[in-house]
Amino acid sequence: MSDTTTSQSVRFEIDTPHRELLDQVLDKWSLQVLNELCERPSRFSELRRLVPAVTQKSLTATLRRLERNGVVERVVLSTRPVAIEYRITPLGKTLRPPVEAILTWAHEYMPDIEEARRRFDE
Amino acid sequence: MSDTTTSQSVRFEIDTPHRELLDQVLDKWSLQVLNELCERPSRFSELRRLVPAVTQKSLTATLRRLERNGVVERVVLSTRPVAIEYRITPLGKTLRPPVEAILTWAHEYMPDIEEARRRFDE
DNA sequence: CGGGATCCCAAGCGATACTG
DNA sequence: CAGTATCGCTTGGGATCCCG
Repeated sequence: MSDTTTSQSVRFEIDTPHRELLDQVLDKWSLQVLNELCERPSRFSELRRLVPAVTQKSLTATLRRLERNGVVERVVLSTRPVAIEYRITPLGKTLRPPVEAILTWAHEYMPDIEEARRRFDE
Repeated sequence: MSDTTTSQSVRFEIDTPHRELLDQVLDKWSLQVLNELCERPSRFSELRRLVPAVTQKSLTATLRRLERNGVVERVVLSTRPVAIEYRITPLGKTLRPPVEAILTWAHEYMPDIEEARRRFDE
């Protein structure tokens, strides 16, 4: 059970650091923000429009967290009145396939999930 | 709500029901519980040992939620003193590949993430 | 425009006690 | 063993105000 063993079994341990990483990157707003930034760089106010349910505070926190984890980049554009743009990083792009896989799953099995819920609730 | 744009891009909308589903299935404890149940059916007390950090209350709530969404099954075994076993369902098994993808990502890029954090924190 | 600072409430979760 | 019930703290997040 030594943590440093290089076990390449198909099964992954979900230790605290990995769980915390996923919590920071797969949380409520991050998925949607990443989804938008994968499409195109956006400014703060644009993101607020693209993700209408998010508040300013939560969006700020989400962007900081994503920036800290290296998946999003905060770029200060030296335009006339400085503008600030958020971009997906190369590291952030590597997150796209697995996120897409999980979104695909959600869309594909949503009917089954909803039926399961109906059966459970009665 | 209804976007009139005909975008058949690879991109998925993350609407409220889909986001809530992912919240219920990818949350803190669910990933670990699913990970264990994919290995083998387990009883309540076994799960508590396998996922030591979870409290009884949270484990109960997690199992109920997973059961409601149809990915976990609660089976009452008619042994001498009745035993209760939790099993992954066929629907739950479909969740394995995307979850594995995200775990693989976490393990693969953890070093990059940690370096990004160090750079950000200074 | 892109936030920071504050207040404040509801939800989440741990701890504890009890039950069939 | 497999929970339910209750309490009380901690935290996340919304709302609001303000600032460079």
